[in-house]
Amino acid sequence: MTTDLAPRDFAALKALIIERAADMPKRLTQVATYAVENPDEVAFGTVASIALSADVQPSTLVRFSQALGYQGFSDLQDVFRSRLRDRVLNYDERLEQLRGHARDGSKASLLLDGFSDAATRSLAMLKEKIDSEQLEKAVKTLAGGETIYLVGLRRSFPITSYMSYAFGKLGVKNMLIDAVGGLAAEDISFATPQDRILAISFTPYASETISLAQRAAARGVPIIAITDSPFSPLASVASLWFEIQEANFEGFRSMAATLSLAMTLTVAVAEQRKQV
Amino acid sequence: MTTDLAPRDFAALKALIIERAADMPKRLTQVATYAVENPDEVAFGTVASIALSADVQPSTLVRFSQALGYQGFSDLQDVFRSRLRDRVLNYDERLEQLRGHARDGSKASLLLDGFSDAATRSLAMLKEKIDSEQLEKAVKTLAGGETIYLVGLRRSFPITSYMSYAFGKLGVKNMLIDAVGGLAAEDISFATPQDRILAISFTPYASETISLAQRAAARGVPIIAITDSPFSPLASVASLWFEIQEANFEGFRSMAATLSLAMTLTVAVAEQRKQV
DNA sequence: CTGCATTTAGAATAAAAATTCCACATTGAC
DNA sequence: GTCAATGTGGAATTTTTATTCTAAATGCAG
Repeated sequence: MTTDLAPRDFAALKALIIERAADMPKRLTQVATYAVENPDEVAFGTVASIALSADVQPSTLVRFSQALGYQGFSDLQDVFRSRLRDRVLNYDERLEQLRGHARDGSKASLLLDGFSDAATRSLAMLKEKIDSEQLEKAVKTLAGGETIYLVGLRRSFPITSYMSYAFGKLGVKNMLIDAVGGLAAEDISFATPQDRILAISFTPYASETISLAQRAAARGVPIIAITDSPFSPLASVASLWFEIQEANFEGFRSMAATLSLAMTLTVAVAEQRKQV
Repeated sequence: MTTDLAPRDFAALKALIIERAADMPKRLTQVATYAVENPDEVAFGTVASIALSADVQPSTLVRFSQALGYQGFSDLQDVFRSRLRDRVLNYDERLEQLRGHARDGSKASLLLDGFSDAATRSLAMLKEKIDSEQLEKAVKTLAGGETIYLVGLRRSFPITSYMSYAFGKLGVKNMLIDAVGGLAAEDISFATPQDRILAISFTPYASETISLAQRAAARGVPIIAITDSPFSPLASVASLWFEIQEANFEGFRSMAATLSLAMTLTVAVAEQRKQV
């Protein structure tokens, strides 16, 4: 009985918790979820502190431990601690593994490494490229308008769609311009100089994004652009633009840097608006 | 007095111990040496267990802690524990130092740093979490079907929309399920067991994603899921699922790791199909 | 040596933590 | 609805752990 249960290594324990969680009583499920999601807390905390943060009674933790076959909570906690011990020991080894790209040669995990590296590199470049004054200006411009029109097609569409979602949650009036139904041109014709446009486009520039931006600029709508080169057609129509270089792997460019910038603009604009 | 002493971060504490060790009484030096050489023991052990293993009296540990300016041993131990807690954070600090970026305190660029860091951390975690065998299996499953249905709403929609775009360019038949026009349920009802579904959802799980996945699963369509917890409702209906933990900053979760995985799956599936 | 200050060991005490217990609540079967 | 079984919260208890205290030991200046 007791032999089957109560694993001594973390991986096995985690698997056991996940397996058993489904048919456990309410509070024990709650503890199961908490434990899997906050293993560090469980490793370091005391029964009382963990109970508080998982919103259960101390005794529930003991019952949970016993339900899994441990003597008590302390016994279970040992396993959570072992995980941290092991990890610290392995830390250097892992770094080396990463560096050597030794991994296991499976095609897909090579791709994963490649894309992750590209993303990390892009993020590193981002910090060097973005000027904080310019960033501040862009935030002020965007926050100072009424509706923010988000223009980005193809590869840039995920970015604008994220911004639209986040703006929506933050209560910032915005309009996502997409290609569905071919109404983009009409939608954006509502934009006035009191509104703002955020346009995103990378080589090869989507012609529709460019023409939308050009027409809006002609009507005096301020445009903030995110693009990848000073020669981008967006740069010439924008009142302010950011140059972002994404690293690529196997011909696929990362979007990590653009996304970080997009999140920054989104949150900063929302906060700016709250202040006013 | 007390302000100068008693550092709260491990690096400073270690430096302090090394500096002071020389002119400490015999037993305290012994503790100093032990502590520097066995930080893990100090982090996890009890006064009694550490005393035993360092071959001193329990009280010596308390005196040692107080000599460094801490209230007692527990106070000092906290710092040793923080080292294990922050190990990922420390890693980033180091990266940042390398980049040598003098930040200028403007609000927006702090946000940019924060989001970039979160993205970098997420990418680091990704490499630890994803099992290459599982990845390989997922690619085979997806590549082995006819149409790939991409299901992801709200925060996950940018990911699926990117995949749809990339699959399109790579000539992989796919169908992006979105909420436009409320036709999602009908669209996905065309899926047969010869098709495949890739479903993405994070807490709080969009109920529509879940119910679409459940109904499709009931009809025998194989589902690959990307989610953030073993308890996710997606995990139980998927034939295979990936757990991804995105770091967050100011309550906004990064998407960098999910995106890398998505790109990997996209490209790997396309290549797999070409081979056949 | 002698005497004083510092350090130490180990027992005594205090504090904190884990565990048990029990009355009450909830659930599910009939 | 009633009953039994199971689950739960919170106080009481036990155990473990940290800290303090004191007498003895050690080191050191004169």
